[in-house]
Amino acid sequence: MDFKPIKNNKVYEQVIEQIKDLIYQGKIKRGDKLPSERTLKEQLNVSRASIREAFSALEMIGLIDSRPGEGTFIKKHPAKNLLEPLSLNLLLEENVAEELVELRRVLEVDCVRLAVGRITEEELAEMGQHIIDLSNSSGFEEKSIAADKLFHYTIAKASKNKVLYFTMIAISEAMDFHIKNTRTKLVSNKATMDEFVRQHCRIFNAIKEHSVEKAMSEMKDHLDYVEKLIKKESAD
Amino acid sequence: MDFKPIKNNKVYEQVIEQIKDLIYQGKIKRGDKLPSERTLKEQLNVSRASIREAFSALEMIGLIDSRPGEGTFIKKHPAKNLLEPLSLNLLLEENVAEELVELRRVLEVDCVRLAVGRITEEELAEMGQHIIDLSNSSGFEEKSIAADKLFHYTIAKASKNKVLYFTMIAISEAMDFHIKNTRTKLVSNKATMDEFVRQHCRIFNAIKEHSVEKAMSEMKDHLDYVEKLIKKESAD
DNA sequence: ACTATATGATGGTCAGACCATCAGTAAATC
DNA sequence: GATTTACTGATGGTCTGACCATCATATAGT
Repeated sequence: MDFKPIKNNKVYEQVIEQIKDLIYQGKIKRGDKLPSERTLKEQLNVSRASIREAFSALEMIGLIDSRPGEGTFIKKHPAKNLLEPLSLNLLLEENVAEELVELRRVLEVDCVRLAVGRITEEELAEMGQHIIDLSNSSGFEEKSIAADKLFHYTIAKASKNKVLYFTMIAISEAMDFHIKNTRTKLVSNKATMDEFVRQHCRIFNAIKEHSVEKAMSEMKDHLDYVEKLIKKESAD
Repeated sequence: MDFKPIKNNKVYEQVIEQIKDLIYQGKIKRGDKLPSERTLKEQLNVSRASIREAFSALEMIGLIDSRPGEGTFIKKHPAKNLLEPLSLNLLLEENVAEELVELRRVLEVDCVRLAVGRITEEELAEMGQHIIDLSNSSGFEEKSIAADKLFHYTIAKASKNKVLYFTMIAISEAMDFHIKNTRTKLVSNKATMDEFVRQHCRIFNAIKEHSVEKAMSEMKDHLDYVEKLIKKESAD
């Protein structure tokens, strides 16, 4: 007794399906303009409300972008919203902080492994600047956190693997949210910050020397250090 | 001159913001029922259409679930939709197949690393069953693919890291889509399938013996083998 | 040739209507 | 009294038609 799949009930889901199909078939590319809501409403023989429900869903996941007076377009550059579903769903889970730390470690170590052989001079210079920014940021917690993040994101970018890069950002941001208070405490400690700078320098140098093993081990040490601090702070 | 961020224009986005905030504050848990659309419309002083646009977006990312006659609920179990934004956005990117393979390798190797020390007897039995299913599936491509996937997913589950598990599934599914044709070709080759079964057995035994190094290396060998086949097939 | 204005198309929002589905209750039946 | 049936109300799903703000373009005025 083989049953057939039940048709998707909701109209707006069917609208999304049709748009997805067009993407699958390669008939829609980045930057393309979609038909206006009123045109689509006619072509699909549905109400404009259903079209709009579909569009708002697609906008949520960062696929399209609607601008009044202009129209609706496929986003030119993939958005950060890639992480929205994940991070929102993670908020509802318990005890994910440790899991996020664990996963971030996995991703970052491999980011650096790949980055060593693929990083460009520009990206190396970027990394150097982020280290300088970090060392000049004492007293300004937000700046410290930003510089720290950018240092790590640059490495991820240098891996030349966009999927890895996006995933790493998603996980990092989610982790940041879950340990927000702890993190702020960490960067407000001068001694800790100095140690961060030293560790970043060591990672930077290892990458510059194109030494995969050393870079990975320096990154591991750094993350171990961070993890230890997090656990210590969280325990208070 | 510090400027303040501009308020989010769209009403439905503000509705989403309010719901997100409630989640942040822990006032909404899994399984909870949200107020009815008509109630929310009154409380937020907006139209029902805006509420529905917000809901359809939240439903798209797998956060909520609306059922006619009953109401709208926070999804009890996080949905697979976690991958929707990622996979849809990846469809618009070029040459992501290789990146996905690269990332999957990273994730799987660490899944197995963690799984060795955390897997339960039940999960080991599950893995065994999936190997049996795989060896009995010759001629039924869909069954082969399913058994193969489940084998790997069980390992990811055994890592006891939900975030890693979800991420690994997301990446795997996205990769599957991008190399769909290639994959179907692979599993229709009897000799290849037999080799798959043997490799799965070796991974299974290494995990059973709680040998981290061996399990990781067997998994690496397996993925190397798969990757080589994919490249060979894709080249045709 | 340039500027200012008017027009039309577009997305954003709203109000109100009708339907299908489901849960809980009241009525009918045994 | 217990069980079944029918009804009612609440809910999500869909549609229509209206009005507004914004933007690109064409038009008119200088």
